[in-house]
Amino acid sequence: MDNQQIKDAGLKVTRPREKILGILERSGRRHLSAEDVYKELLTNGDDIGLATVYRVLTQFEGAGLVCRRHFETGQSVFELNSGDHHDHLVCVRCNRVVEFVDSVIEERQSAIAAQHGFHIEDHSLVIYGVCTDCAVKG
Amino acid sequence: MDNQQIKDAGLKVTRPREKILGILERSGRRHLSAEDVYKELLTNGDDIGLATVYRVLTQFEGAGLVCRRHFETGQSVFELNSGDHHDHLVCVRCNRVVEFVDSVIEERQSAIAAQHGFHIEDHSLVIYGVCTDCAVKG
DNA sequence: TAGCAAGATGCGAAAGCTTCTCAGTTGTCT
DNA sequence: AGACAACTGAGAAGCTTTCGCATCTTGCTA
Repeated sequence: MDNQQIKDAGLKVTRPREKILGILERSGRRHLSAEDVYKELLTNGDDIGLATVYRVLTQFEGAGLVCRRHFETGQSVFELNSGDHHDHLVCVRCNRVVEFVDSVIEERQSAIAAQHGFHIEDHSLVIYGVCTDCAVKG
Repeated sequence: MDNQQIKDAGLKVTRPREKILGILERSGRRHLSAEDVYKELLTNGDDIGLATVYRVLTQFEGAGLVCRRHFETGQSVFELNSGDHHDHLVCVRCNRVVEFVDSVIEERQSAIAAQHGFHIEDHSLVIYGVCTDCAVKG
């Protein structure tokens, strides 16, 4: 199960790695910052350093287990890699994140890159707005 | 001319502000980091502090004179606000930036936001890839 | 199952970008 | 010119993220 994913990544199965992966899997929110993960660990009584959280998340990223996103909040957020690419809608009030995929946009992006002689490696589309809940609250 | 833009922003016309605006206007590159602007000032013999550069750029941003972008490089880059919205293609090798606009993508974005009950405030689409020049260089 | 070497960890220090503080300076308005 | 608010420079400080290193674990081997 969990452990296998860690092994497959060529990493030793250690308590920090198991715990961190568990938090990412069980968290209600799909997008957590390193700080979020760290605080969750502390809450659970796990004595794991922040540096380790960063190290582990970076290794998981390298192994393709998680994706790192840079929204405009100043800190990176991490999410479990579901395998399928998707973009994000972020609420500027409550930071809620909604994922979406749109094939039309994907196609246009490829076309535009090709048009400018670029070989796409990655792309990031983030729409910032106010979600229904926050709009209602005024 | 320049000065008027600064006045219109409700700011006093000072040497740092004139110089910084001038650099943004005259720079060959459209996207400069605060550090880039600062170095340019030093080169020109202007004794302006980095803190001032950040302050001024932030004020210009607030006034709508410049736009701040957060690419995945870890630092913000600033560009003169041309008024019309556009997205970016960034070369991951040489950091070259190409701007583009695509109405199809714009439309799809609005549709997607509406579909999820979001009121769009802003959005950022960045395509990362390798540009022709860098691809040739291997 | 004991022992070992490579790999992980935790802590504090440090780096990199950006903002803040504050005393001194400058622009603007009269 | 004078007064006052706004602005600046320099360094300190804040934040997120990474590094260095002594210590501890994991996973393999005998």
